[in-house]
Amino acid sequence: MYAQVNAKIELSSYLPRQGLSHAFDGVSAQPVSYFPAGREIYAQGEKAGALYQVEFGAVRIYRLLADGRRQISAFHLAGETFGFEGDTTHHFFAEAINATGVRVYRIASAADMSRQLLPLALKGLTRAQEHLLVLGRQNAIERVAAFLVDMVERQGGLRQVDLPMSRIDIGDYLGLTIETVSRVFTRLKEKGVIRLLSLRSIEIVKHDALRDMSE
Amino acid sequence: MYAQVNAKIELSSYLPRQGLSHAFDGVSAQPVSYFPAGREIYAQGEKAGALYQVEFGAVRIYRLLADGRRQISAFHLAGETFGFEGDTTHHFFAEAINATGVRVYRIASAADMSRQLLPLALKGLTRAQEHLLVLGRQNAIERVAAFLVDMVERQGGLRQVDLPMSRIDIGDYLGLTIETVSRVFTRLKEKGVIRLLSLRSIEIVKHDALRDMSE
DNA sequence: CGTGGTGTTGATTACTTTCAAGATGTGTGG
DNA sequence: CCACACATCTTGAAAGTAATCAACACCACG
Repeated sequence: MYAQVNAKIELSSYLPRQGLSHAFDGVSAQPVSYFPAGREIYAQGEKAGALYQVEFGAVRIYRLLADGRRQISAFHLAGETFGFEGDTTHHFFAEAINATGVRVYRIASAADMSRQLLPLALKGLTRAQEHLLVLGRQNAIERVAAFLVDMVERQGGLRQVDLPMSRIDIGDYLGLTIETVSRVFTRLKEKGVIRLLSLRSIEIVKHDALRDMSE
Repeated sequence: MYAQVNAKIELSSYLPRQGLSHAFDGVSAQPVSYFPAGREIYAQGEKAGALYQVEFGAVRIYRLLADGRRQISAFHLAGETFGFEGDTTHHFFAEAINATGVRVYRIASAADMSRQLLPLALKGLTRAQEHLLVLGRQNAIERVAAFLVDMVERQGGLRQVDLPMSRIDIGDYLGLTIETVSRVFTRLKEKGVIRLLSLRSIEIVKHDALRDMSE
């Protein structure tokens, strides 16, 4: 019930980038599953065999090291599809960041749907490899700038960007600590590049400056 | 001519992991193309439309930042296939590291070959995402250890590992400077974990210790 | 109106980079 | 076959960036 209410709020703020109910050939659309904030969608080692399309909310995909260090490899917002990493078993964890609705498409075999999966896999591959450049060769400011630019683009290029995730999530995505993320936000604020409307809502004041910093 | 001679040396030391001349359905096998050390195979922005299978030698896949910083996203050794990143145009550069032979498979459209491309794309995706964890959350020793463990596995788990690439390449792959890479090698040597038979040839003395360090 | 979770800021520490010099190796030409 | 030369690699010292440790502020929720 609580999730439902929250869901509506999210829905209005995260505009889908693709048609939300785009069906896949040979698979009947499933009803939307709801996940409250923090709920696991699938775990590393679990059997794979479904595609997940975010209806509203946001999802994080991550891996853990033995000592608990976490690397978030991707965020998925409304309209985006995930779950096809790995062959038969999942190599990553997927968790709802906020109250999230996910449409699940059970698929018989990946091979049968390869035509539809390939573009998704290639897109994911390109994204991952671009992120490698960020983690391998960019400093803290550049990483945060790249992250914000990406979020802006995925939300339609609006002046205002909503961050569905916490600073910890951002840090674990960018390979930084939350303190460093926080300090960079402060620096960008002081430079007049961004304004914090609230903790999770940012106004991009100087879009070009941000773009320049991100490379 | 010189390339040919060098090629033989490479061929004997880098055992292929898959059948080398594995053909793809619907594409006739092309003759092997030779690339001398440092030669570009394709460039960012170029039209894509071929698969490349390494016959011997080694290839680096990388991106550049405007100021010249380079991130190598992958190395490809004998037997491995690359070139399917990106949709219609390449998003990365591919270069021969040493004298390298590559079998080129021209493909009509990615969609037609999706059944064969999907496993490759998924494998690449998984690798890239695992590498994200290394770059985002591991320190210099852990990165080098992870790199060595990976190289050992890809060369069949032998005690002796050949590194076809320079320290600069390793640094640009691990997001480190060549000095740091060199220092870590020295530390591993002092700890008795590895021995340097030559600059590009390493003996793994304590395989377990290396594995432990890599996570 | 507390209370726990998040986020910010400051001081210090640790790690990696940068700058610099020297060593080692490889290839070339004598 | 040896010697020179250029590239690659190693090592050292200093500087810089981000992490860690710690305290406090701010929200959101009960």
